[in-house]
Amino acid sequence: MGKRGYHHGNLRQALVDAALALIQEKGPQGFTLSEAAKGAGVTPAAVYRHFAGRDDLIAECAVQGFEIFSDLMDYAFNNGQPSALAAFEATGRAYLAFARRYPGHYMAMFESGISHNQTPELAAGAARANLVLERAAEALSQHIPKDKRPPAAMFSAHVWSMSHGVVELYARGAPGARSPFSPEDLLEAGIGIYLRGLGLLPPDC
Amino acid sequence: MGKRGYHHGNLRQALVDAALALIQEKGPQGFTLSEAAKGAGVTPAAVYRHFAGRDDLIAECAVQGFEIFSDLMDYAFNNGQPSALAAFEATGRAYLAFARRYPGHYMAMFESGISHNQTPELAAGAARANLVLERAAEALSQHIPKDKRPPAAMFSAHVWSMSHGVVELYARGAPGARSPFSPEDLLEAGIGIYLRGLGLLPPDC
DNA sequence: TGTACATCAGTGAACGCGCGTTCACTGATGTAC
DNA sequence: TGTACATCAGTGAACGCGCGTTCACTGATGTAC
Repeated sequence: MGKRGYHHGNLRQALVDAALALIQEKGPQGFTLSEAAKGAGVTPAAVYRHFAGRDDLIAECAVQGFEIFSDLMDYAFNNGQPSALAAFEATGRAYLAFARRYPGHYMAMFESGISHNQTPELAAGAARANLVLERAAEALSQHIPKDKRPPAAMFSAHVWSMSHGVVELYARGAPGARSPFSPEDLLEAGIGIYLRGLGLLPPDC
Repeated sequence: MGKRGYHHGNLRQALVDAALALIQEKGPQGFTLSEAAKGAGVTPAAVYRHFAGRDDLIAECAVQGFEIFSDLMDYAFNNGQPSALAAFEATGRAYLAFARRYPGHYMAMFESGISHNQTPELAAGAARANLVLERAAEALSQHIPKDKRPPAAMFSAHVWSMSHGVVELYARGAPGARSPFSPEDLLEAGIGIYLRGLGLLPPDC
């Protein structure tokens, strides 16, 4: 794992980085094991010293994506404390920020067509991300009267869905022109209306 | 366009159908012009009598998808009249029903990586779908006091985003197991909460 | 400090494959007379 | 009704390509003595 003493330095990570750059540039469909190898300055065969194959390389990209993603979400949530509402809204903004700042990771995670059960590590990464979001929802739902409180899992699924939908439909290349609003404004307004519907924001104003 | 008198009958549509079946079965990544040709019982070269190439064939799948989609949405909306609210909710349900019933079309439209500007016909189809959704939102927004009424375009973008997100995250193969709720319930509840936030549903109950 | 040796990351050539696309063709169909 | 001809949808062979993957190898690095 050290950075010296290897022929290359740290080829494993260099390959992941090259793959991410490729995915970001050409989409997950345009990604090629051979081209990733070339991007890392190495022969395609060298990839097999570090990964079982093409899918395994993509999976590692997604794993690292879920790690960053969960950390960002967790940080945003904790940083918004002690107001559960502020924490939750920060989480929503962090989602979009992640998709913008780490498009390669995002595509590897959600658009590469890879199953989240491809690897135990990937399944664990996806599960952790899920947990972080549900925890945020859980904390917020404490402020809803018990009898009209939806399950936290449903609640987080709604916000995740809207966030993902905004990213896919309005924060990507060409179709982005389809809306006169920025994805950020769109998502913030949408989550605001949703939270009002839950009674977590005052109905007026 | 007739069904007789041709060597094949109507190869153009047969190719579209074969492509849709392939996309549905193997995902948009697994789709191949050659395999679509084989599926239609024809040599790959024959495809070029009817399409400019691979992308053009996918584009036609998406065009037909947008047609069905817009018709379904339009029908659902009109059928829910005169209650704008019922009409709108029917539209939401129709979205999910479309994704379920026409997975090949849906993937061609949203997951194939094709630009909606690939063809004038495709751009027109996507624009029409957009219009249908905005019209539904517009009708519903009449019931919101003018000063707190969000633009209909934003409003429809929110619902479209949540719908799309639910489909992508919870109505697909493996990740579908990630939620204990059915996509239908998830979406219906989500839209309900959202509409409550807009003041279109009573805050209690 | 110097030599012999083991390790193993990366090489380079080769593989079989299926892809999208082209081209000259053929042969069934429809039309003119 | 019958013959000659034009049309053009689909054929079949071929192309160049880049893919993922394999394999025996090589040569730089680290270690033992």
